[in-house]
Amino acid sequence: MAFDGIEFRHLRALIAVADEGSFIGAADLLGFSQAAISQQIAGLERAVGQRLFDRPGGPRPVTLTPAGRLLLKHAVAIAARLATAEQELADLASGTAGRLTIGTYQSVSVQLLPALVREMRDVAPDLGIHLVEHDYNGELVEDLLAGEIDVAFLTGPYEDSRLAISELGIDPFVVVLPTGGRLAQLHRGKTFPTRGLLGVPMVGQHQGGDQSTIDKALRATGVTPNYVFRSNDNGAVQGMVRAGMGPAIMPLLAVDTSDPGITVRSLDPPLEPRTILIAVPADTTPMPAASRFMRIAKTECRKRLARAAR
Amino acid sequence: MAFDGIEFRHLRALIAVADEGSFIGAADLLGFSQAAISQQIAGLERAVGQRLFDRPGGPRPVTLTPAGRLLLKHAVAIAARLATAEQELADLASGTAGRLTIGTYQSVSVQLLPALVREMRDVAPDLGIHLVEHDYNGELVEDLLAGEIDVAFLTGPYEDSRLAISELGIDPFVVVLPTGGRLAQLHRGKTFPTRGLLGVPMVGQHQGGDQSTIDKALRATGVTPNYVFRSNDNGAVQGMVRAGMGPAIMPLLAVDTSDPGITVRSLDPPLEPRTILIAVPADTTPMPAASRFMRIAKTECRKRLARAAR
DNA sequence: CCATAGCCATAAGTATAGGTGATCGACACG
DNA sequence: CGTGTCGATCACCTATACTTATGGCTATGG
Repeated sequence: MAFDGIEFRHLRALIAVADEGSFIGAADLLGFSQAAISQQIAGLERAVGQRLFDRPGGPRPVTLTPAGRLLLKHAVAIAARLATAEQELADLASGTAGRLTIGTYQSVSVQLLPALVREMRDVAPDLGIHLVEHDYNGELVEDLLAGEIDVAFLTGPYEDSRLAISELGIDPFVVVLPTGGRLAQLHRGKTFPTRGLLGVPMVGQHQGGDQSTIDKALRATGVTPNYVFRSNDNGAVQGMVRAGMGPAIMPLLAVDTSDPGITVRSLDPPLEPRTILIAVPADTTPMPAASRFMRIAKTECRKRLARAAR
Repeated sequence: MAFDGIEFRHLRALIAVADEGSFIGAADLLGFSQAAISQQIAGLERAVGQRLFDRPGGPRPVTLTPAGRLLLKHAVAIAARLATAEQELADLASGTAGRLTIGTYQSVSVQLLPALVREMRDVAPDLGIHLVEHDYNGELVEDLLAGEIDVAFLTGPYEDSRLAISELGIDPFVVVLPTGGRLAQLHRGKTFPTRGLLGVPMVGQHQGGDQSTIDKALRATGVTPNYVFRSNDNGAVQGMVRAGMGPAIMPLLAVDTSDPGITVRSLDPPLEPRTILIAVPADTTPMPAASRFMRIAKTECRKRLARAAR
């Protein structure tokens, strides 16, 4: 159909003429000469196959024909749609609106993420932030590649060529002791000898994920861990430590350090630490909001994780 | 904003590339060269200020960025809107869809209009036809100029430079007698002597409009009418005639000639007849459906009203 | 009733935008 | 490590859309 020849310019002219009631008015509204408007409307009428305006001649205003009214309705709707598209694109570009979905895992969720989300909210109040929590990297990566989440935290070391990964910092494993307990008395220094856990009944998580890493590292130093209580809930683990069930090895970020009932010590020799990674899909432009969030995470973690790693 | 530079061409390219997954595919889908598509997308990206596609390079398909997805949604909505506009305009042009509002008055509504509407429905099944009935020309004209009705029947003679008026035919005044009554016996010819009504108790409408025309015409022939019953409802008037209350002068079109209880006679000398007019606003392009209806009315009335006027 | 002013259509000329074709560079694949 | 495919870019050219100038039409004022 001849509708292919229609461009926005024509609809803008239609709207302007309808508003102004004259070609001349529309012309200097749009910054064109009168002839240009005349030609645009003529072209539009040719494309549509019917007259859109009645031109009474003389000083009387031009008026819409029924066809003109019909097309005008659609034209303003289209213009409005374009305007909202413009608005939404601006929001998207600034990362201040829309919806950002962040993939996390437990230890990040507890300590680090709240601060980051808060900071993000300050910068982008109208942005809807959604969280998806998984226990394993694999699930997070899967969702990331499927586009269900826009940016995700991962535990390192981790490599995947399909992702653009940044390291935020390291999250050392520490030993968590009941404050004033026997072990805490025994080793009063800043660090705790890893071999001091030998034969000690401990609290830990269920097998898999972090726990496997921890156990392997312990065994490498000659300690075969002996768990008397297991839970995948960090709060529960920490509660058990506080209650005197035994010490626990935890990633520092997972520890609620404000709890006076527990004491945190670095390990000596240290266990090979986990790193905190943040990732977006490679090969696809990330959402601006995601990029922005990554920037915030990096700067913030330079402060927080450096302290933690010391 | 740079959004002013956006034209449909760009959105069409966006949609085509998104569909095809490649610039080349989009190019020969739209009948352009690859370079053209590349430039159109580049222009669009410049206008919105962000990348819309990720180009992985090599044989891998290009994919939308978040911004691209966002804009694409709007683009397809806009394209759809334009398509429905095209459809609706075609319907409007053929006069086969949309809404046509016809202004009428009683006598036209009774006999003539049903046939015309029926014929119109046959030609344009999807057209919504609405009727507005008024007693006086003035009200019809007012609505017509206000755009509340698209086409109207009027009673002539009538002149108004703001309207485009066509004469459909004449609607002679006839006398309606009870079948087998005294007057019907007395004057058995095809015609009825107007002066035969002298002193006879008659049935009529309330004062105003047609009735005034009738009375004036009667007095011009020396008859001063004497009404014993008045109603503005044609059926009621006809019922009274049938019941023997007396004869009535009615426009032929208002008479239900299928009623065996009444007999219709021409008058001699005839009263100056009413003409049936049909009108649309002048100086504004009428709805195609209205024009079409006018055509139908004219051809149909050449048959029907000719017979009536004989 | 004629002159005038305002408005749109049209024609001719010009400039710019947009399209083509060729070439280059990047990336995946065998 | 070549080879093929795809997008970007460049130079050139055509087509298109804008401008200026003019003419015709309609209502209006003297």
